[in-house]
Amino acid sequence: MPRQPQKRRLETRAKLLEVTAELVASEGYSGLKVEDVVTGAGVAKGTLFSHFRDKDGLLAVLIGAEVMRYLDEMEASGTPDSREALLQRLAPLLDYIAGDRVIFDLLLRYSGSTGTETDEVITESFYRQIGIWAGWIEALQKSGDVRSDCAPDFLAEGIQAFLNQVIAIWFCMSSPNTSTPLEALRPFLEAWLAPPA
Amino acid sequence: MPRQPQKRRLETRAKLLEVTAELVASEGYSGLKVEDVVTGAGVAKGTLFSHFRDKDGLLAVLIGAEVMRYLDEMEASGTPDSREALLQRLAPLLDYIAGDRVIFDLLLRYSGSTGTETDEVITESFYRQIGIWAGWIEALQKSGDVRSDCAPDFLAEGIQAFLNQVIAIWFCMSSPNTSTPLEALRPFLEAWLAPPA
DNA sequence: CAACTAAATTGACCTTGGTCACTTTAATGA
DNA sequence: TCATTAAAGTGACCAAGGTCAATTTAGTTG
Repeated sequence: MPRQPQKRRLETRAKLLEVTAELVASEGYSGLKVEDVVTGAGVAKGTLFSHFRDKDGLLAVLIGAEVMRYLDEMEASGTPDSREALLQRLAPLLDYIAGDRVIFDLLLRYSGSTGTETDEVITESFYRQIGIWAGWIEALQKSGDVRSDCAPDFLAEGIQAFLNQVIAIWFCMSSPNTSTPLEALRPFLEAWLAPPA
Repeated sequence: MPRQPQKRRLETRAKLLEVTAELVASEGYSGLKVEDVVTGAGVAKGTLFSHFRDKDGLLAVLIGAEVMRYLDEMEASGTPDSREALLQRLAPLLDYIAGDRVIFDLLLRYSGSTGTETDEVITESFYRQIGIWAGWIEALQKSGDVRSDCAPDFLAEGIQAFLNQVIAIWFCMSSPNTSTPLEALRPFLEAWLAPPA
């Protein structure tokens, strides 16, 4: 039977995450090297991989935490009072995800996972996100701003789908393009959420 | 001024693709190694990378061609006469993409790209796919089976979004799960395409 | 405290995708 | 025909993520 993790282990893990966060802040996600992380943290490479399944697993913890912060923000701002207000609430998270391919790819891979890893914050964040949106939708259904022929959770999943779609397209248009992802998202949300005329 | 590619080059390219296809057929996409491809084709590693930008670029040619075959099939089967029939037309392609994570990831990365590479079949396939679906939708709008308040192209893009969504979720549920991607897609298509009651 | 055991860490080593200065091959022209 | 030149191909080499048998550290027990 496994014992509790020792204090040293927790410290090492924290140090690894701290150094990673610093490097990401200065170099961005794409330039991050495992070598630099372990050097900065003063541990051997093997140690990192005993704490995290792989490089993505390490990043998933950071990105999951960041997404959680955006969700806190969403919850704090209360229920939107219109479809347009709902769209605006998505903007910060959308910008964050659209800001770096690495973030998008990682979220797409981990999101909705059944969470085999106990500590996957990122999995938790996925369900929380759907839950928050579903809550908003439920309120908007009552006020008649959103169609009532579908369950809130289902409509929330649809939002997720459109969000991923516009970001994927966004990345494919390499050059600084006309519209932002948020603008691209608006017509989809309208068509998806608006009640029948 | 660049000359025409020589016969030898075309043969080398064809041989590389042929060997890759064989290896993929026997080992699957995930197990494919560049080393094995060049060994099998009897060329040096550098040659492969002078023909294809990277490993993904090589796979993109094969996968693009395969997707094209599915699109041929779709077009050959004619315009569906109901939303349910439309859903059924998507099944083969859906199964193909859901069959291997590598395919899905690659399509998601290349799809919708503005096609900087001239020979990206996969980019072409993306637009063709949307076009085919838009054609179907237009016909179904006329018969009243699909909502008419949105442009066919727009609705087709939405289908793409839902298709990606259900496949992403499908991959996250590692264990052989209850419903197929097609079943998961049905409610989304219904809610997206059905005309107002 | 010394012996014992499991947790934690180490770093040499491996794998594999990708690069590039250099060699070989084939088309062109005097 | 032979020199010239660009295309095609080569393979030693690199980068960077990931592995694992061996080693150190910390908690436990007699």
